Amino acid sequence: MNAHTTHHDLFRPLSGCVFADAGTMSFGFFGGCSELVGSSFSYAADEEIFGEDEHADYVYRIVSGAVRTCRILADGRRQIIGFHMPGEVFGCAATEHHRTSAEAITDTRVLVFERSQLERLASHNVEAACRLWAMTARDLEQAEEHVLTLGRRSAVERVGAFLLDLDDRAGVAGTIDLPMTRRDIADYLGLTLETVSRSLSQLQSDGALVLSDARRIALHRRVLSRMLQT
Amino acid sequence: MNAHTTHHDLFRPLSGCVFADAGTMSFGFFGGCSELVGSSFSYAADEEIFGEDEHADYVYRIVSGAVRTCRILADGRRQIIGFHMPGEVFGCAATEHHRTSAEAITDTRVLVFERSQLERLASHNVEAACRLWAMTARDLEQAEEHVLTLGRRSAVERVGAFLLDLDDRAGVAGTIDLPMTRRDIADYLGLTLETVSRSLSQLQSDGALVLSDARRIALHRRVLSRMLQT
DNA sequence: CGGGTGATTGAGCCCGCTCAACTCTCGTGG
DNA sequence: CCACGAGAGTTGAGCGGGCTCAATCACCCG
Repeated sequence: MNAHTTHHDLFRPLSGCVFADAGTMSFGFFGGCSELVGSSFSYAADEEIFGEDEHADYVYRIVSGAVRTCRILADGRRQIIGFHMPGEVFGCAATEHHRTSAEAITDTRVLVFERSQLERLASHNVEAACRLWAMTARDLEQAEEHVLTLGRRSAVERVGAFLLDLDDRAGVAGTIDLPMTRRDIADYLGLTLETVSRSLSQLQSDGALVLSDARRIALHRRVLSRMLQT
Repeated sequence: MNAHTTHHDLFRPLSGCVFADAGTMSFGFFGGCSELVGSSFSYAADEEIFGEDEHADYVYRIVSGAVRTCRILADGRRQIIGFHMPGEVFGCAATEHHRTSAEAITDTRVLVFERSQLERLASHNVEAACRLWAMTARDLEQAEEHVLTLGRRSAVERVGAFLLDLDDRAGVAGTIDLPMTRRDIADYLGLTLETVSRSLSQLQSDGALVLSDARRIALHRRVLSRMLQT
């Protein structure tokens, strides 16, 4: 099923102001409450949110869950471009069409905003335009860090840097609940799932972390930072 | 010598409107003539334009030559984040400080704009703000393509994709004059200079290009595109 | 001429990939 | 209740693409 074509059908009953159970998350696009208001929407684990080359009509802000954006080569090789966590925005390209696909990693709830409305807001409101720019610039910063990691770091260093980044972005510092599989991590870091698994074991035996469960990691940030000589 | 500190000294005699010999290049920041006007400035080959973590006071547009932006790890490993060709803008981070250094590859002439002026312009002029956003978005697009290349392509594919990209961006289609060394290309593609050299030889024997000189390449775009199954 | 830098090519090695075996968990159904 | 299968993860053994080290060549500038 194509998530794009269903938007038009499924949006109607949800459109307008949504004031129900979003927990501590605010509804506005930029995190405040006074500007654009989005429609709540849910995706099951592994469901496609939008596809590569699809027309970019909507922009998304994650309420709960996690999302991956991917590019696929003709022969099936997959590169995950980014992971997106609660509070973060994705799908905000400046181009007419998306250059990645996006899929929910776990069951995920998002706020959906119409791109046209966002553009209208930006063309009136200078502050909104600047915040849009800042968001894209932040994505660029992350992409450049990603390039450094893929170009010049070893497998263990990649996994370590990935965990530090994830820890910076979510929940309690030092405790990570991975929403994604080893294969997802591998496709993000340009490795195989076996190498990711071996690197995690290596980091554990080096005392940089403890794997209580396969998806639950206690990070020793000091040790890890020193290992990466960041 | 630190290029940053010399700006303040060397800028004075060049400040104000510059109407001399810029060839076909216009002076305005965005390519038009009616907005911001920059100061012309030159750098010798391998001269640093700005350093990592330096305060981002200026934004640059290349008139002639070529520029690389780099990140260096503590142990000396270098990753080139991007190459910039005539007409392109670099140094336009949204952060207070640069996250890369920038160096002239060959003798390079640039137009220098004050960031503060650019920001002032963007805060008045919605179109300028949008074009700034579009520029950053374009950089992001390139960075994400770079991530795909580094994460999931083989050595020969990386070199091929690099050449196609370079050919798209400069001069006569199908003819490339490389301004950078094999080592620069290697540090951009996450390879070694030997592997870049071997990949070029391989591509030549596969009929995807002809190396008339080490720095001069005749591309057979059809053959190359098909090889990369883009 | 010699010295230096950039590029090419060869030989051997190693990190990460491939293939495979095994474990563990979880959900389903007899 | 256990049996079974599917998916996720770990670990081992061997292979190979790209790295390392080294030799050689071309070219430029003194």
